[in-house]
Amino acid sequence: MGILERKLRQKEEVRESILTAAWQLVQEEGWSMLSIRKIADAIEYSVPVIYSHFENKDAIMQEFTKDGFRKLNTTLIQAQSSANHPAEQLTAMAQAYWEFAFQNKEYYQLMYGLGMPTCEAARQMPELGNFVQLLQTTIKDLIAGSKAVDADPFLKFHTFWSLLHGLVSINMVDRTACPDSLHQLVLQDAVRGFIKNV
Amino acid sequence: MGILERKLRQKEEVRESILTAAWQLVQEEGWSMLSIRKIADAIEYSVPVIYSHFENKDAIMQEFTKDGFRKLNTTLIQAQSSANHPAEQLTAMAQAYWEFAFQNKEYYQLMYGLGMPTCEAARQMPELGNFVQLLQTTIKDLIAGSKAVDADPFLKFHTFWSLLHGLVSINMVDRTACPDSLHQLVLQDAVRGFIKNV
DNA sequence: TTATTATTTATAACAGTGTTAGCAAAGGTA
DNA sequence: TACCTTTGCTAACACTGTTATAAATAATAA
Repeated sequence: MGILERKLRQKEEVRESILTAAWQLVQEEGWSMLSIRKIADAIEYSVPVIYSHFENKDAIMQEFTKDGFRKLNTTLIQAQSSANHPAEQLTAMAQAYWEFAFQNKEYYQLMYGLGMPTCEAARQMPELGNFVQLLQTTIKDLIAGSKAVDADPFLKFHTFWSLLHGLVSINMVDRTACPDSLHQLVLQDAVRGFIKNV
Repeated sequence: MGILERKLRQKEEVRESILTAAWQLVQEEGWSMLSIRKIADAIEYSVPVIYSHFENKDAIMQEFTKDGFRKLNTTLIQAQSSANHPAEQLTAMAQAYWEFAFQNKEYYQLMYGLGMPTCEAARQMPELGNFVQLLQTTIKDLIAGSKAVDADPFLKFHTFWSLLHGLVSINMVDRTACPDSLHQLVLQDAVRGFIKNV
């Protein structure tokens, strides 16, 4: 009796159509505009059908988060195998990570929970400008009193800010059995490395 | 005629009460649970009154974003003035930045648009574990072939990931008249610095 | 003080959202 | 053909941000 198999196959097809419809809607209108009703309309089924495939909306989005990490991992492995020495491997992987993020913005936004609503708003905010200038001038001073006097302050500032923001936001997302004391060490190590490098 | 003055004063009071009520609700239930109706209930006014003070919900949240940056700037200036040499200043500021983020989570979450819904979900995701391991082993190789053989791979990994994630997310939030070529330089410079430091 | 005008405030609606209970229709089995 | 199980839809619930409209209040003029 292939009936059960056919049913499973059909169910899988609907599940797949939910995901492809959702992904299309996300690409057209972004994550914030994705809704269960829109997916239901797209797949020409009623709303509750979706809930027989996914526990809730979050479960659908988690599926894409997994997809995103899978894709990223593949890209990173590829980059890794393109070099032999660890230093080159790491450089290639950093490049790959960067490219992935911007070639798959929808994935990356979801993976790291970037809301993106502040994007337009942040530009015209004097408080942000102050913050930039504040750090930048200090870095200028640092450069002036160092060997590498020709270093670009704006560039170094961005590195520094990224380092800080990265440390913080990673720690917020990934609280994986890692004591606070170690995060303190990470911060100190990173900052010391940055300064030594200037 | 002090009537106009009194009216302005009363209007300001209502405006202030909206913000304090909103802030209390955020601290109790988080940003995702904040709603206009809840604020209206708290201040014992009807919903449209809120819209006579703020254009929309986003405007209320922007007010807190500004507050957040103001607070951060104050903290950073204080940290800066606690030292004389740039290197020490920067170290103190990094520390202050870190402390601010975690002592004012609500602010930082809003300022950087961290959705925080992935927080619990991310922990039990094998894809994330793979990603961690992948980078970590490469860093282990890097350490093994370097002078500082006693360096902590887990620590270095976190530094590296933070650097990458920071670069990406900062660039996503802050697209301030900065050509892509410069971001490439930032990335290269940061990674080179990290490797040299290992 | 009363009538008129301007301001302030609330009710109720619109168009959405995620989620689910209850019922009708179709599919498979005896 | 009669029964039962599975499937799928309608409609509702409890929310959300936002706004048009109407009522109540306060300030001004007669």
